[in-house]
Amino acid sequence: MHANPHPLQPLLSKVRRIAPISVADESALLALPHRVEDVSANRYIVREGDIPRECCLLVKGYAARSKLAADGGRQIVSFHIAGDILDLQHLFLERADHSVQSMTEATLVWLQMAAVRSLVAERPAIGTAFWRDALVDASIFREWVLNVGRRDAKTRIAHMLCEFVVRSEAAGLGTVERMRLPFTQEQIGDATGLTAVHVNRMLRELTEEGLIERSPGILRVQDWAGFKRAAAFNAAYLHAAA
Amino acid sequence: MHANPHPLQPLLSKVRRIAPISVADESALLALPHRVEDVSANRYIVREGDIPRECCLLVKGYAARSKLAADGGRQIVSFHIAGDILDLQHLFLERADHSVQSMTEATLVWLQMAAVRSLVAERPAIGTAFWRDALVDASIFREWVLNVGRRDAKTRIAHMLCEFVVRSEAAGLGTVERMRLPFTQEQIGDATGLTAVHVNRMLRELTEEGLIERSPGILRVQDWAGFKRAAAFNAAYLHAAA
DNA sequence: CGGTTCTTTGACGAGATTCAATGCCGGTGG
DNA sequence: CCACCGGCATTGAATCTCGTCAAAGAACCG
Repeated sequence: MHANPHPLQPLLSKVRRIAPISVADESALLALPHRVEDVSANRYIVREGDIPRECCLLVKGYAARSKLAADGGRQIVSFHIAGDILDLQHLFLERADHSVQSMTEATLVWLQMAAVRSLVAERPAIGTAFWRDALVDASIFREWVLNVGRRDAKTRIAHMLCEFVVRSEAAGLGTVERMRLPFTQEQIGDATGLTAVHVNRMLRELTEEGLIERSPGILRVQDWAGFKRAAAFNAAYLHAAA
Repeated sequence: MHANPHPLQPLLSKVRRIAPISVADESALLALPHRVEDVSANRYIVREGDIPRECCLLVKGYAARSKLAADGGRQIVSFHIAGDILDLQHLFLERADHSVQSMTEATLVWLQMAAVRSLVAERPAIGTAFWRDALVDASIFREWVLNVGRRDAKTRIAHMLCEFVVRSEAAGLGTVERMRLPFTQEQIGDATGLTAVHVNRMLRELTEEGLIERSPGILRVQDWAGFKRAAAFNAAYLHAAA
């Protein structure tokens, strides 16, 4: 019941979900030098080609990573919710290979890269947790390759929504029965490799089949078992940590 | 000019390309307990759902990671060449979320997981190199999401071939002008989310355009600049380390 | 050499895109 | 308070890319 919870609290919760760490590790984590930034929707947080000097965490709101095709097409490669680590990879990779954008108003925490490097060097349990988080990220990317490569449009969209709902519920942002869904149909299309028009048609079908119900900004899954089936969704790839 | 080079030599070369490590680190790496295994083509190395107890490296030949869709469709999510780390991720993730298969006769080196864990704990430079390698892997997955999500068939296939040629050349397996290409058109389709029939048509077009020349098991890029253009290929995502 | 796998090609069909128009909703200013 | 505006959702019609089915030819292997 803090009036001002520590800004790194969402990160701590996430790390705890990934792997247990000691009290000393927790203190060290919370002692990281950081600065908090509020951003509005649709702002660039990292731009492809940048050489970031700080690491970024998302403590409130929603964000997405995306890449641009030569023809101007956009592909969202992952979405992120409160507590997610947005670009720890720049600890070890110099240049950003993709962009990160806020999808809603969001609160970020920027960490000094050097401080994070020391932290993971001196506190192996934290290093392991971060590494593991990066591996789960990679697993999600693999699932997305499968999703856009081999599933038809309806399954693809349902799968992406399933993942969103499961991860959001794990982060305590709502329930499967009622979840905030802050994506436009165009953004869902960018994440699934489809056009907004076709996303609309497939969402209509999923709705008509009684699997989901939609109202602006809200997704209600009416039939979770059926929806997972329609999505060919198996949460194993999330490694129970996202 | 060893008659019997050390079986971990390809891994050492790879680690050196990722990040410089000390002589002591190199010795520690080569001292890892390991066992060598030769496998024939199309064998499972890791199966989705397994709980691997060893880590696997590819020191000779070619391999691919793949996932299955509910309808039986297969999606290759990455291919691997000599020197690649095939599944270091099981250091920190218990259950395999995808399969790994040999694509040709191949030589594997299996490392005891516990020994690798100690190594990365005690030798941070090696840990960093492995972590960085995992991050480059993830970057490649993101590019593949873009590739199958937003590029048309011809560009998609060309891009996949560009990546293959660049990585193979970096590993010293040939040149852009002449490279072993041990994939069937069906496998190229599985990697790009297309059917073998359509892969064939697009390869014919790329050939007719004078960009590439094909003979069984061999790819010759006739016009590297033009081919990269046709592929919308920009090697930045490889982070000069794959 | 005979069988198997891989490649190649054609005809046809399906799923997704494109183009275009309409409606809806929230915000803003007169 | 309401008219206007811009972004988003929705729908239909035409089109196109890619998939499916089928068959024949080429390369590889024992």
